[in-house]
Amino acid sequence: MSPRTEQQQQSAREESRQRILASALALFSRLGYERTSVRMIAGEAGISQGLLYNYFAGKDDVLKALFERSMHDVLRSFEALHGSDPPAERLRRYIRACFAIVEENLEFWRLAYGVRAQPAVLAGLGADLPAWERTILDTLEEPFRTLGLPHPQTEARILFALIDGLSQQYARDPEHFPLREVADAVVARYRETPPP
Amino acid sequence: MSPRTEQQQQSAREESRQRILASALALFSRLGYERTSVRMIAGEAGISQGLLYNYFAGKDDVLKALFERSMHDVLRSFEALHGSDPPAERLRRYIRACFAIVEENLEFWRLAYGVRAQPAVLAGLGADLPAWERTILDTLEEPFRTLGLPHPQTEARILFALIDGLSQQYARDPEHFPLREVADAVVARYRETPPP
Amino acid sequence: MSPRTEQQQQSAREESRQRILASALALFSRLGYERTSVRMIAGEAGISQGLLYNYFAGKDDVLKALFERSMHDVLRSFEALHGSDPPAERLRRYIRACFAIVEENLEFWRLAYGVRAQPAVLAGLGADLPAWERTILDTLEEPFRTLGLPHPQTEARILFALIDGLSQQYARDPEHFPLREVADAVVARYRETPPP
Amino acid sequence: MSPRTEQQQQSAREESRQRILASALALFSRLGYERTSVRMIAGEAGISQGLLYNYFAGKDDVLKALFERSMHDVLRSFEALHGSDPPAERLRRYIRACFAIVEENLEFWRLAYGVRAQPAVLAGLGADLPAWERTILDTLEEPFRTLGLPHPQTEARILFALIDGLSQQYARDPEHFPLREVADAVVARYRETPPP
DNA sequence: AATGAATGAGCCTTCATTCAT
DNA sequence: GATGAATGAAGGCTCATTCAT
Repeated sequence: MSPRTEQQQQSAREESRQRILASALALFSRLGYERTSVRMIAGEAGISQGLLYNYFAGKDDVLKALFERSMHDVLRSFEALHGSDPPAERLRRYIRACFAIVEENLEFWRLAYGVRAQPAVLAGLGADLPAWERTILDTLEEPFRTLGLPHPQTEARILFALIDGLSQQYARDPEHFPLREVADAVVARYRETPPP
Repeated sequence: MSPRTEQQQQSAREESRQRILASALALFSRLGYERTSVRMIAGEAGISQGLLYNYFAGKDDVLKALFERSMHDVLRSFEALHGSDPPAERLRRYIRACFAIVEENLEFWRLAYGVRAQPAVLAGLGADLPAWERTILDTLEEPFRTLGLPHPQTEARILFALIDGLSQQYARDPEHFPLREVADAVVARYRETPPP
Repeated sequence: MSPRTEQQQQSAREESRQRILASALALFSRLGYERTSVRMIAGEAGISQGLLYNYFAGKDDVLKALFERSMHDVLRSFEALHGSDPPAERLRRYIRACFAIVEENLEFWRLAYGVRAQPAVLAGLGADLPAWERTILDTLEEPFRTLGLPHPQTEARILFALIDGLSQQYARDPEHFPLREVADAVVARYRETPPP
Repeated sequence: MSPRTEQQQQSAREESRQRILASALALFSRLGYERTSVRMIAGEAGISQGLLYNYFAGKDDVLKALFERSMHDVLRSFEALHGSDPPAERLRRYIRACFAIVEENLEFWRLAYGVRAQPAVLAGLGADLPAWERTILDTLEEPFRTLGLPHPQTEARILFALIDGLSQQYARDPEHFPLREVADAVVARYRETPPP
């Protein structure tokens, strides 16, 4: 004789989790992981400090959950782009997708860029992020390889760095960064085969 | 019986400052700014905690000093590259200089990449870093402008992002990143006018 | 359509209480009272945290219930030993009974020895334990008095301390403690009158 | 150019350590280890909470220091009793020494009896206490062996338990426990050879 | 009867910084 | 210049208990 339907229970719980994650993401993104206290997260989510530990094992677990959620989403987005298009076309689609992903998840990427540069924080995250980066690199490499370029791996690295660097510029100052124009410029640059 | 001349005094003081900065840099780079305690810095430098405050106003001041020193060095390196070469040549020299600077000051750049992504830490640093970035961008923009490219600002942004992204990859895993090859590939890409 | 008779109700309730007590005893005994959380007890008993408060007023009430149950049992065991035997015989029976009680309720006595030595915890228990100890002492004193020993109270104290100390040794390491032999040795020591 | 003599420094530091230990012992003894907070210890010692961590690694380290100090003292007291006396005489001296030690270090023994009965706390203490107990047992066993008793080990165990049990009674209520009389009674009991 | 989400106080610990010496 | 003892605030986390359902 549960006091609530199991389903109600589940969905309420999930909703609370999501609210905590949203608050944490906003704060992590604005202040950084280390400067954000559990107190703040709970306050922002409108719950008591202790309750957070009913949903997450600790502060680092909140971070981990944020990463898992987003890494997963990104990988799925990328998989959805696989297809039988000509490789150059695929490449351009990947490029646009990267910028779109960052644009749509600005807060998360601000956080991610911060965490990625802090080995100590990164270490507590498991091997997720490097593995994810590996996957993206491989995905980008494939079209170059298919196109027959001499150093597809280096090409992928360069393209990845370019997108990454631009995304960070955007993330640091979205108001003043002309993301669309820059994205267009990058895509244009990869219009010809072989790319420049 | 004056124990030291004023000059000796000064240089001894400067030496102590530098030792503290070196210790701080090593630790900040390895553990991150937040995870490094003043106690650790003093310990690594072989001095007492209290004495550090004789040389610096606080932990954030140590960070600021590290940035000032490096920003200053980098700007001077860049100025030294100005000249009457053809713009394309100048561009290539800038590119190589950027990679060289990161390679030679790996610890600092690891720290810088971490700090840059943490707004809260960055805020305590004054407006130094954004201003510096602005200068680099302007420097890179000039050759593109001279070359008569339609969007020199965007070109500069793209080149900067590319160098930045690659440098970060290198900083995260210097052992496995083929910095020279990648640098060559980037330079090659900017051999032609207009660049690809 | 009364779902249960009142008696069924009662006995089901009693059964739940006993299951909680059993879980609590196991945990208190193994981890100590302070290191055992209500959450653990409920988990071990297979019920929710909140429900525990339906059966007991709080954590300390669980402890109190455990003590009441055991103190009561022990006193009844002792009363059953009263009789018209010669005092020396009675004494020996008491001694054997003490060891038997500890052996049969090892978990409880481990807990009791821990609690007894912690005044703060003991305080929350009411005056039960000292009173109980008083009763045991009096019971042991009586045969000595009947035998005409000069200091029956001191004799009782000594015998009680001996049993107590040995029982604690046993409780701390039951595997390696030769309880039976030691019990025999103690009984043998009290065979003669006056006891040694 | 140390600001103080090294010796001054050392002795001041040692004095602070001792004051903290004294405060901790008083509180541990009165409230138990678990119920005593670091705040309380610091407050009782008249220092700030943080300073305690300048002298001890943590709460458990304070406990460990208390035990090391006392275990060491007790063992030295015991060694001082070794000698060429007849074994029965030595035995009586040991017995008196045990009671004297407890009487003189009442607070510590109250703490020790509490800790000994709490496996979880005991575990954080290293193997000190069991080893110490072993030594005492061995020391007590030797005279029985020399006297040619059939089961010297059992004899030692019994004597140890007796002293232990009585000491605990004393520790629980020193005002009303006739320690001297009881000690005399125990010694008297071991006057004859073989002991009764 | 039964759940478990929710609370708030408290825990141990770390830290940047100050200050007497 | 140099020390390190000392502070006070904050950190992450646990827990007994309450309450809406």
